[in-house]
Amino acid sequence: MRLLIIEDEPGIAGFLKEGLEEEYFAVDTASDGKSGLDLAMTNEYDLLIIDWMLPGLSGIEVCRQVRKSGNQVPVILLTARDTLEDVVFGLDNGANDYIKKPFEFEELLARIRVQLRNRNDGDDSLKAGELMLNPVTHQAFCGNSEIVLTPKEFSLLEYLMRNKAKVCTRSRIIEHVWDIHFDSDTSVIDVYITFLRKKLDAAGCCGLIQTIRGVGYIIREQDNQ
Amino acid sequence: MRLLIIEDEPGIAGFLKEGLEEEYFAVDTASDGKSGLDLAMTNEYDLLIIDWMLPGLSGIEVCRQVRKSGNQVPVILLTARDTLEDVVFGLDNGANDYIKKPFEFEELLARIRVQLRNRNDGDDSLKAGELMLNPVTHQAFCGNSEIVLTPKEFSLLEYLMRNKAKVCTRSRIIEHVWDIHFDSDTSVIDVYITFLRKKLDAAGCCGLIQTIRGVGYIIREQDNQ
DNA sequence: GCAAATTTTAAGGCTTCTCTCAGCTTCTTT
DNA sequence: AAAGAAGCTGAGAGAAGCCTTAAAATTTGC
Repeated sequence: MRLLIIEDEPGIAGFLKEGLEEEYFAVDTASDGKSGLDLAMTNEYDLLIIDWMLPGLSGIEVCRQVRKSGNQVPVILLTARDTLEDVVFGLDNGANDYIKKPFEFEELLARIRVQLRNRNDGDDSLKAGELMLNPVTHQAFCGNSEIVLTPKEFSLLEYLMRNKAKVCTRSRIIEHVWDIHFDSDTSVIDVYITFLRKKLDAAGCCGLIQTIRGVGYIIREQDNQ
Repeated sequence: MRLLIIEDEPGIAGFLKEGLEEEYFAVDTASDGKSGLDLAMTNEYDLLIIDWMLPGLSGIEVCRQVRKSGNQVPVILLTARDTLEDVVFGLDNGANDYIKKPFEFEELLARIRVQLRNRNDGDDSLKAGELMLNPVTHQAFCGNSEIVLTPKEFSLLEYLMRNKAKVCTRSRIIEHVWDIHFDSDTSVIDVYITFLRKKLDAAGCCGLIQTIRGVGYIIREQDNQ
C-alpha cells in the first residue's frame, strides 16, 4: 500500500515515514504543498496524509485541488488546530478524517486502517475463499492453518486482496508494492507470484491468483458453491 | 438519506433526531442495543450512529454484528471514552469514525457528510442482451456463465460494445484495437470476429455481432421482447 | 562480522496468443 | 447464372508473455 505524506516539519515527516515503512507501507514524502500536490496528481496513492499548515499551498488547498481533479483517494488531515470550524472546514473540503497533533502513532494507524478498508468489506481482515489476511498482525491463514509469508510476499498478497475481483496491472503492482515509478523490465512480480502460489497451494488455497495475460493478475473468489 | 440512531439517553437521542431531521434526513431511533441491531438488520440505512455505552448489547457489539452479516453501512461511534485503546478498538471493530462526547452538532454533521459522500458504486460494465463485459476485471459473461477471452479478443469485443448500435468500420477497428494507422489488407479482423462469434455462440449469446458487408461490424441488442 | 533469510536478477523452457495464408462460402452485380 | 468481391474459417509458424529455477546480491538477526 502506497502512501504520500505532505508535511514540512522534517522531524514529524521522518518519524511517520519510518514508522509506516515498518508497517510495510510504501511511503513517499513531500515537504511543501506544491510539490505534494504534484506528486499526488501524477501518481496513484492509496492514501494521503496532509499537514494543515504547509509553506506555500495550505493542506486544505492541496486537498481541495486533489478532489477537484476527481481523485477520491482517502485523505487524513494532520493538524494542531482543533476549533470546531477548523474540523468542519477540513472535512467539508475533501478530507476523510482529521487527527489532532500531538497524536499517538497507534491511533493514526487505526485511522489509516479504517480508510483503507472502506474499499473492501468493512472488516479489517481481507478474505477470499479459504484465504484470510490480517493486515494488523501481518498474518495469513488458509482456513485454520497459518501461511508464513515474507514481508514482500505479504505486501503483494495484501495489494491483490485489497483489490479483490479487480485486475491489478503489472505497472500498478510495481508502483504500489515496490514503489518503483518508472518502466523497468524486471520479472520480480512473476517470481513473487510464483512464491505466493506455491505457498497458497501448499496450504490448500489453490488457483486463487489468476493471470490476466498481457495485463496483470487478479484474485477471484472461486465460484463453486 | 436514512439514518439510524442507537442511543439510550433520551435527551441526546431527541436532540440528534430533531437536528438531523432539520437537515432533511429520515431518522429512526432505538434506545438499546438489541432493538437497534434488529432495526439495522431488517432495514436498509445509509448510515448508523451508535452510542458505545448501551444497555444490553454494547455499541461495539452491535457494530460487530452488523459487519458480521456482511453489511457495509457506514458507522459513526458516539462515545465518552477516549483513551487510545478505546479509539483503536472501536475503529478496528468496524466503526468508520469515532466522535467524542460532548461534541458539537456541526462536527457530527460534517463527519456524516464525509461518510455519505464516499460512495460511488459506479458499475461501468457494458451490456448488450445477455452479454455483459466488465472492463475492470476483464471478464465477459453471458448470463451467469463466464466467457474466457484472450486479450485481443477482449479488446475487440470491448470496442464493439462501447460503440453498441453503431457501425464500427474496418478501418476504425484496425486503428483502435490494433493501433495500425495505414492501409493494410490483413484479415485479422475477420479471424478475430470468427473467434468471438464461436465463443459467444458456445456460451449462448448468438447473433450478437452482425456483419455490415463492405463496411464493418455492429453489435445490436436483440429486438425480441 | 557471520549466517540465515529475503529480495532481485537472469535465463531457458513452455504455454498461449497472434496473425498470415489459402481454400471455401456467401453476397452482389451484370 | 456466372464472375468477381467480400467475408468466413481452419491450420500452423512465429512471437510474446509467463513460469520456473538457480544463483547472485542484499538485508536482517544474532
